[in-house]
Amino acid sequence: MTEREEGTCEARVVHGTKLAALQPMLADEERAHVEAERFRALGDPTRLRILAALSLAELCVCDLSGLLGISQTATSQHLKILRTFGMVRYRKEGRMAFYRLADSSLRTWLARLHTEDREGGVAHERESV
Amino acid sequence: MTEREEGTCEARVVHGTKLAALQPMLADEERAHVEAERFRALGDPTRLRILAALSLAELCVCDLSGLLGISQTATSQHLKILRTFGMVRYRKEGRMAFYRLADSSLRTWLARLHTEDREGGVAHERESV
DNA sequence: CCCATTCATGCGCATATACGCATATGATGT
DNA sequence: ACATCATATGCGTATATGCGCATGAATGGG
Repeated sequence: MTEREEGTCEARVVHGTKLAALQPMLADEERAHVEAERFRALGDPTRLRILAALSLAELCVCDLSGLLGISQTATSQHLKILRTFGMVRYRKEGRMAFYRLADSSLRTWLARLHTEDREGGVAHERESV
Repeated sequence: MTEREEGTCEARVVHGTKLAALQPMLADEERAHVEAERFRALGDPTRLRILAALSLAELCVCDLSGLLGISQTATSQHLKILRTFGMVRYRKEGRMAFYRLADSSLRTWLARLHTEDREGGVAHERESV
């Protein structure tokens, strides 16, 4: 929101033309917002563990709760968030709700996360000036 | 943390054996925590836009600030977070700091994000029971 | 040396998030 | 109908996060 201050840094001129062709996410704040929300949905250890569990089997809330050692309330609330972003689906059977990953692409993607083990992924190296 | 309540839901028995072979992230809370932190780093629209800009060119803080219309302070703080998770690197030239994406895998991965346009990604379908 | 420029950082505040408690909803059994 | 179980949700609170303000640190020009 802040207006560009009147500094003299003109480095941008170097890449002026390139920057003229801005990518969608750079120009479209709304797009960036939506995208960021989805990363945020994955930005919680408990939710990642829920997804990890669901990548193995379809499970009811009660199972997830017991498996991960978190309260039913917390489990339910996390599942709501994962539902909101279309990451899980569920099926009601009697009074139970069986959750599963929403689609196979999410499943394989999570599988990579599991086995990747800190190498060859999407940005692992630590700072190095 | 909450102890498993003494309900009677025994659905877990169904998948008992499968669940015995838990994936790392499910069992290893620490691992899940680390992984979640990195998603969180991407879970902010401004940081995504910074990465989008850096996927086009190496830029100094001043440029980023002006380009995205955010304060120098905010820019610097976001860059610190991205540095912490090894997503960007920088090079000092005089009083300026030129930032770039840390590695090519992050770059191509971001490129996919840009063009994917809500289809074929990692979990797009909205809730459907 | 003095001062402007560029970037980084400590602090404070407004807002967001995670989770527990209590409770609502809906299904199942007696 | 009533009690019980599985799940969902409103609310309060502790903590985390984003960002502005003020300032520090480093560089370079006069």
